[in-house]
Amino acid sequence: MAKDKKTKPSKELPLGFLDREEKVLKFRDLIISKIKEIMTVYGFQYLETPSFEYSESIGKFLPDKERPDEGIFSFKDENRWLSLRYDLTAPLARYVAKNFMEIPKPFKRYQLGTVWRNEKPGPGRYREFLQLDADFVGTKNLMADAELLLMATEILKSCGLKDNEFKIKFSSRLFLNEILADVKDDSVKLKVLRSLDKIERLGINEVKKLLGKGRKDESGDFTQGASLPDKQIDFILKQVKNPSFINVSKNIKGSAYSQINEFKKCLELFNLKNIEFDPSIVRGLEYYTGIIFEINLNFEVTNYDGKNIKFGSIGGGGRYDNLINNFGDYNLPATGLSIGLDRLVYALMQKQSLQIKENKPVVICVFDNRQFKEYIKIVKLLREANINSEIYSGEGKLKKQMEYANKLRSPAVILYGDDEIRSGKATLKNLETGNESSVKIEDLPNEIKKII
RNA sequence: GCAGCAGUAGCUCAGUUGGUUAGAGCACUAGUUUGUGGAACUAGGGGUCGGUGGUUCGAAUCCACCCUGCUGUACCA
Repeated sequence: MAKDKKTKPSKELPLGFLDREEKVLKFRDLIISKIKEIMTVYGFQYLETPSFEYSESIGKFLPDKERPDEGIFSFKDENRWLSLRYDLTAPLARYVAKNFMEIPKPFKRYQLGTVWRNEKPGPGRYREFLQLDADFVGTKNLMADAELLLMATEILKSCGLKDNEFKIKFSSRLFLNEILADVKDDSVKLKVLRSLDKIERLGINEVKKLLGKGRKDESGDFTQGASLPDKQIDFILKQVKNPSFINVSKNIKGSAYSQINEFKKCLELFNLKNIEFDPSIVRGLEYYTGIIFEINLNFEVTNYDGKNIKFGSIGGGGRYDNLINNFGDYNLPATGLSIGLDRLVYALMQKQSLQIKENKPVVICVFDNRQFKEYIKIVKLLREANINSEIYSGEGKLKKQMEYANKLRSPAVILYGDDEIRSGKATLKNLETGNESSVKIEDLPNEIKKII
């Protein structure tokens, strides 16, 4: 043990990383098991790809920079840059390109995996988190996009949510392009798209400022706006906030109009409810090409201090018809859905929409190491009866052992000391009520089952 | 990145206009109870007061710089 405190290693976690404990993990496991069932029923193949990929395979981050770590975690291995994946879609594209000849097309696969982002974390957002990804590769049919949403609905319902507790919104990249046809400058166009993406969080008035001269945030910091003329701002916001406008506008009766209508028909065929057209959703700017969507929860979520937090979406996705072509001329249009499982778990735990059993072990107390044979006999008997149980594994006295069991939230302890051994009956103590009873060893399983 | 706020015990925090040896609650350890947890009581351990430098007889307290965190914002495939 080093005495110099400066040599002690830090016990702090890196910014944006988290220890996940049993309560959360059990909840997450339950949700995952439901997801897996649904995926299988829908005919998706299970896939796992590695955490690391060559940097150039999964992003636009070229490793000729000093370090390609803008937003992602990377390091140089021998001569090539490797990066931790930041989503599961980019590795899918790589996988499909690599295995193009072998896989069936359309290719439907789902994947559960941790992804990493090297960015500033926010409330409820971390730099390491678990994602679910389900994709159709090799079809332009919008029935696929609609089926993804049906599946998302089924997942949320299997997690105990009711229809009115979540909402799915969709739009089309084409629609936004048509609205912004008059914005010729690409960098301004990007700025406008980013601003529109913030309507949900900041509200329409603040976004109006972002489209115009700019806006001050809560801390007083100023953000430069897109500097559009008022007339143009009004036009854009009107289009975005009044979806019915799409049905009467002459200006935007183009491909976006027919695409959205076609998609609506698909949704109707699946009889999907609580899904609505919302042109203000934008999603990632880089690779989406058509229909895009977003899943939002409709109930309040609080942080550790009990304050409401703006939870944002728990998932989304859309069509990315060109992504796989980056690897060659594959002509594989695709569409996918991603759900942030940690965030879903966090919200659902507050909602308590699913019940988790505790299942802590019954503790067999150790009076005398020479009697271990007896304790082993008991623990075997209990475990065979499928009762979670353990022999106290420390060195403390009985008081210590009781404190241990109590802290563990064990349902009961078994006392089998000299007195009990003489009579051949163990003392079973219910830790919730404090009641003790004298039980023959062979009856312990049945008596314990009455307690737990 | 930019901006605002904040760093005192494992955790949550108090600490007067700068003044002895820096406090509380919870948690921890031991005991009251050598075979009995939760409650109570008693005692105990635990601090470079984020760091460095400065002002001062004297700094947790004032000043400068740095570091870290929180919140907002920007970026986000």
